[in-house]
Amino acid sequence: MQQIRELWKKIVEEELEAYGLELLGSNEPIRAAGELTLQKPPKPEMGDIAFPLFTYAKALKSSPQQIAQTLKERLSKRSDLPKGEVLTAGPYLNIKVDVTQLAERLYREVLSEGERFGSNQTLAGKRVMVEFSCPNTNKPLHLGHLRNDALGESISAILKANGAEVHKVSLINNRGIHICKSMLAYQKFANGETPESSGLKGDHLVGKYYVLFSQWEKEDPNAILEAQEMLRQWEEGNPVVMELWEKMNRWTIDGLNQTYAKTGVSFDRYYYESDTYLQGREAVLKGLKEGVFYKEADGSIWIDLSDINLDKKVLLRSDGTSLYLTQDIGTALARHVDWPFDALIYVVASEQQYHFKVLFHVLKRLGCDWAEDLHHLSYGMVNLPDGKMKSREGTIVDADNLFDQLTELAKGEIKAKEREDLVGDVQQTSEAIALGALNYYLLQTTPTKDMVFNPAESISFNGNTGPYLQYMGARIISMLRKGEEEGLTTESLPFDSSLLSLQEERELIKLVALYGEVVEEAAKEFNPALIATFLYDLSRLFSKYYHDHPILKAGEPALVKGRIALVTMVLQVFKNAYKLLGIPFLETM
RNA sequence: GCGCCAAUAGCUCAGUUGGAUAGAGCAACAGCCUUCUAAGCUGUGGGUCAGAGGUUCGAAUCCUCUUUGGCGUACCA
Repeated sequence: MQQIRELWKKIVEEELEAYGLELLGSNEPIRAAGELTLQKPPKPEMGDIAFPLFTYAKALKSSPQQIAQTLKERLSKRSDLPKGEVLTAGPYLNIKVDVTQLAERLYREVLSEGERFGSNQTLAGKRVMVEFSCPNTNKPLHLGHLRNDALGESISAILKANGAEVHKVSLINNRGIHICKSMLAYQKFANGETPESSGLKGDHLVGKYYVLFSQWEKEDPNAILEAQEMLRQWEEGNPVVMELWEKMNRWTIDGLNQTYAKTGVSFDRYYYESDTYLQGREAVLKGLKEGVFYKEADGSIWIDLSDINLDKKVLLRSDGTSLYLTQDIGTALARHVDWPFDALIYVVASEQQYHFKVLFHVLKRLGCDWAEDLHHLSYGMVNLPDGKMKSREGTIVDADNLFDQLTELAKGEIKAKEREDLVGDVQQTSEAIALGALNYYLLQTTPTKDMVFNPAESISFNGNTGPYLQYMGARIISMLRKGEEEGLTTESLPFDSSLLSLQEERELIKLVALYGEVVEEAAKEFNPALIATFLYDLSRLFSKYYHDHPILKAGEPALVKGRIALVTMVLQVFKNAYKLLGIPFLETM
C-alpha cells in the first residue's frame, strides 16, 4: 500500500510541477508551496488516497477546486498511469486505487510468510534490551504491574516483529527496608507458617506479613527501628537474617512465577538488587575518585546537575549505604557488560520520569557513551473508576485475584452458552479468554496516558474488548472447518481477486495491506495501542462483512474461493497481531 | 513555589508531518436468530474538542495566557 501511495504521489507531483512550469514558466512557486501532502479520504467511497490542493492556490492563481480538475484532466492523458481511478472532490484530488493486484500479492505473501506476514527488517541487527515488571519481593503483583507486564511483553514482541534481537530482563527488588518489614513481621507473628502449611501462594503469604507490619507500626513506634536494625544486620550478612531472607524471597519468587506463567510473562535474564547495589556503590566511589561527583562533610556523595537545570542529587548516603539511584547505576553498567545493546528500554511508570532523567545523565557523566541509547518508556498510572489505587485503603487490585475473577466470568459465559463440550478444556479456555480480556484492555490505551481500569467493563464480552477479537478468530476457524466438513475444496481453484468487488472486500484488503505499516509504526512509537486500534477496526469490518455476505455459500465456486482467500488473509493478520498484544488465539470459544 | 504531563459525547477511549460533516465502545432506546457460533449485526439520540486570545486559506491538532486534575521536586522505592 505504501508503494502504491508513493507512486501516485510522485506522479501527481510531476504533473503539478509540469502544470506550474507551463503556466508560470517556472516550477519554483510550486516547490515553494511545499511538499505535496497525502491523506486518507473520510469515506471509502471517496477513494483511498487524497491530495489536498489548498497550498497551491496562491502559486497557481487558481482555486484548489480548479487545480484538482486540471490535474485530473492532465493525469488522464498520461500513458504510464497505474491502474485505478482519479476523482475530484472539491479542493481534493482523490485516487481510488486498484486493489485486485494488491489482493493477489497479499495472498501470495500470506501463504508464503504465514506467521511472519506483516513483520519487517527495519531493526535487523539491532540488539534491544527491554526491562519491565521489576517486582518487589515483599508482596504479590497488583494491577499496576499487569499494565507494566503487558506493555513489556508487547513492546518486546513488536520490536522482534521489526527484526530486532530482543533481550527481556527484570530487576528483582529484593533488598531494602521494605523487604525487612515483611521479614520482621513474619519473625514476630508467623509461628513458622509456610506456603504449604497455610495453603497460601508464597507471594501472598509474604504480602500478608508486609500488611501486618503496617498495622503493627501504627501501634508501636519501635517497629520501624527494629526493621532498620534488621536491615543493618542484613547488610552485615547476619546468618539468621540471611536465612530468613532467602527463604522468604524464594516463596515470593515462586509465587510471582506462577502468576507470570498464567499471564504469559517471561524473561531472558533476571538481575537482583542484592547484587547490583554493590556494583552501583563501586561505580559511585570510582566516579568520586575521578572527580565526577563530590563528597559532603558528612560523608554523603553527590552529583551537581545544574548543567541540565536540575538540582543536586545524593548518590550514596552519609553512612555509605546506597539508594535506589545507586543500584540502578550498577544495574545499567552490569547489563551493558553482559549483553552489549544498541538500546535499552525501561518500561517504568511515569512517576519516575525524573529518576530516569537523572540516571541517564549520571551514566553520561561517568563516561558511558551508550547512555544515549537508554529510553524510559514511561506509562501512565492505572486508576479505578472510583479513584486511585491506595494500599492504605485496601483498594489495590490484586493481580491473581483479578485474573481468577475474569476466568470465572468467562467460565460462566461458556456454561451459559452451553458450550462446555464444544470448547473442550473449559478451564484452559476460560483462562485464555481472561488473559485476552486483560491484555487487550491494558494495551488499548496509549501507554503514556493515565487510564481507568473498570473491572466490570474489562470482563464484558461486548464491544471493544479482547474476547470480541478472540471471537472473530474463532468464528473464522469455525467457518473454515465447516467448509472442510462439507467437503468444500477450493484449493485447486485459482484466486481471482477481481471477484472481490464489494465495498467491504476492498476495505478488508486495504486493511490487510495496512497491517505491516501499523507494526512498523507501533515499534517507532513504542505504542501497542496502535495495533489494538487496528485490530478492532479490522474486527468490526470483518464482523459486518461475514454477517452480511455468505462465504461458504457465496454461490459460484470461484467466488467462494475468492472469499475464502480473503478470509484466510484476515485470519493470518488476526493470529499475528494477537501475538503482539498477548491475546491467546482460540480455535473455539 | 518550581518542573513534567493531561483535559474530546453521561462514562471509557481513538483522532501526529494542521485539511472534507470530530469517531468508536459502554450505558439508553428500537430492530434482526428454521441460514458459516446472537460472545454477533443494524438503527436512533447524545459534542462550546476545559476557557480566552493568536498564527493560518483552514486548528481538537501549533503558540501564549487562564482554569481544573495527575505526577514529580526525599540521605523512599
